[in-house]
Amino acid sequence: MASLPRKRNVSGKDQRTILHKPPKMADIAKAVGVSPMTVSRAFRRDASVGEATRRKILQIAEEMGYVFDSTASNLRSQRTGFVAITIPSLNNSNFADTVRGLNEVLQAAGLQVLLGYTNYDVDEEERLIEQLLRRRPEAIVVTGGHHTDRARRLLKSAGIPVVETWDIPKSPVGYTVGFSNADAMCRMVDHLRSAGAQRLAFIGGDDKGDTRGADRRRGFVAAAERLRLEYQLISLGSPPISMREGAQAIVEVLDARQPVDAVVCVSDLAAFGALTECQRRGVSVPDDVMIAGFGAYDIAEVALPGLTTMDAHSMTIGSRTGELLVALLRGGTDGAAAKKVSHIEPTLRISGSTVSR
Amino acid sequence: MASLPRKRNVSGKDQRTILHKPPKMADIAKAVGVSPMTVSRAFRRDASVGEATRRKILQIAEEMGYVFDSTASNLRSQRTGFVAITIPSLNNSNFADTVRGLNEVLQAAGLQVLLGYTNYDVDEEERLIEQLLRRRPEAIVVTGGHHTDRARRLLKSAGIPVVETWDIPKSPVGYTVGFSNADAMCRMVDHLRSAGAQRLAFIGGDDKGDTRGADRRRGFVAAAERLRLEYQLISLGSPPISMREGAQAIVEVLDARQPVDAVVCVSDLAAFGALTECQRRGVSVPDDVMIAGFGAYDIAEVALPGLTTMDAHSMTIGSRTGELLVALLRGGTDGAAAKKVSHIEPTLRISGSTVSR
DNA sequence: GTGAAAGCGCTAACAA
DNA sequence: TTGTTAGCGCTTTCAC
Repeated sequence: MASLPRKRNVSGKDQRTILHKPPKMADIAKAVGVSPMTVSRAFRRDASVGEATRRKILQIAEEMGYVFDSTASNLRSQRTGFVAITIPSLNNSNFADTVRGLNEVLQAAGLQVLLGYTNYDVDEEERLIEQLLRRRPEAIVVTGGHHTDRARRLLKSAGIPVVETWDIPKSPVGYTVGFSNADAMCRMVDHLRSAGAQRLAFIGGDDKGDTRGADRRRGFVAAAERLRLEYQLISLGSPPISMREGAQAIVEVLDARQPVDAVVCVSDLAAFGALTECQRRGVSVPDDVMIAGFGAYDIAEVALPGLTTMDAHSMTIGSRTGELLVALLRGGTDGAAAKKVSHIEPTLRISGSTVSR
Repeated sequence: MASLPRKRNVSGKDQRTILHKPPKMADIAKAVGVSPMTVSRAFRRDASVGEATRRKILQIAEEMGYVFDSTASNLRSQRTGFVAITIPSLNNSNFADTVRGLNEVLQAAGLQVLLGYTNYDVDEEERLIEQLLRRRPEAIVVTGGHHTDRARRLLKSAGIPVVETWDIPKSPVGYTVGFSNADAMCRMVDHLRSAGAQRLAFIGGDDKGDTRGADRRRGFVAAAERLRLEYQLISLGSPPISMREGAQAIVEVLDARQPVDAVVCVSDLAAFGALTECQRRGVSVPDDVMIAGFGAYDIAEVALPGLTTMDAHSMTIGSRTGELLVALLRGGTDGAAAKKVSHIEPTLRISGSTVSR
């Protein structure tokens, strides 16, 4: 933990005011004329406290400016109400959507999300996981299935539910909510093939650490080879790859000797950058070159032409994870019945960037 | 707090394993042969512990799978290392950038961000603030300067630094890091005027709760009247207004009887939607109509033509807030010297959507 | 429906 | 450099 001793804030007007320490349950109890235990029960709606007593307690507490102290509650009850989640980056609306979906469900159940960013780095993830576990979350959600050995050990021995998302790892630590990025990319290549593409290119980031990006590339290569299509791979920039980088990358493709019929991008952002670059150069999409993205970002729908993309249902991944955790942490029987692997099948969304109207 | 008692995870293989309770400091102390106090000091790098002792302690702790328990530390030391922040929505890369900037600085200082979403609703904000204060954060950051009376009371009496961001409230609760949305919009209108626009339209969301949106509209109206320009106001959808809604909104403008020279949007997302809609209809931007956005989203730079926008320096707002808080919570002298109001002047970025090349 | 006693796992304060 | 004692503010447990 960090930082200086707190200073109580003293407003200019009443500097002579005695600085009361903030009231605690015992103070409320004294004021109301009950025991601290009764105050405690009144604050947890469940307990058996007389309706009149409860109302009086809550009212006096409000008047005295009492704010319940969870740090004490957390320690004594060995329950924090925290759910930790690590994501590669907030700067990516897919992950932000997952957090949104998760938060919506958990907040409704009275749980607080503890967020950490790994910046696509497994060592950073390890540090973060340890940091977060010190807060004694009741469950932990991580993105992807690739971790350091120590991180796996930490997760396994934490004694709390662990959920890996956005991937289906070969040997999961605990629960899984996700899909196969490689398979999804295969389906995308199949679509391009049936739209008439013979020569493909894949645009992605430098994907050490970005296992989802790497999996998509693997799926692309596998499908291209299965269908005996020509292909090339372009890597540019560190993830999350930006619109600008997508634009730069397609320049390489367009300037190359061998022509290309279709470009698959690791995300819609890169795809949109590629699309606008084509428009700048007077290259027609999809007639001269098709462009496909990944992630069903808003831009895919609004761009002109619309971008063909793979909707990974980012928000659903989050809300499904949330429901799983609520069942595990709250549910009695349904908790035990929870499936270990929850598969969220991505949806291919075909649009004007790969099919001319 | 919520949920069921924890179950230790029992792997299928060794169900007969005795379920040890996780080790605590006292256990490590016993194993090493020192007092718990020495273990405690070893874990906080500062304290004066013999180098050899410290190493031995940390090594044995690691072997025993010990994970430091901050819940106990938090209670005893009355220090949590939390900084709470409420933002209207994660689904908005401007606020996400602010959180990113804040988190970067705070994480480096060993502080953990506690995030909450108000969904552009002051009552939700009040609930959230109370919820967050129960966690005993060492500081709290809120977006905007508009709060319920009770929320203001809660913030003021929390006894911790309060920072309002993304706005310069008339009567701030504590510190402020932001800018005037109205003034920024005035500057935008000045630009459009000097680019030759006479008849303007403003596209925004239904801004109950979105005070920044409302301030931008106010600034727009004030400037238009000052310059004696014709104008109309279009409201559509709830914030954050989407690309699609921007597209719908401009349809109203284009179909209206009175022609319009320039459209100002409350955000770049709406502006981009408007831009693509114009392109769909063969309306030339900027020759037939100029379009301006707000927020300097990536899309403003990559769109074709580029979008003229106002860069509010979202990430800087976050990092500046972080630096302020680190100074207040950690710094001795520099903490006291902190300015109450930190003004971050937005930058106008002129591009092809308002000026033809 | 309410209360008394004990203690969660650390660390402040003081002592050696 | 290390140890001892007490207690942070709640809630568990048991008693009535």
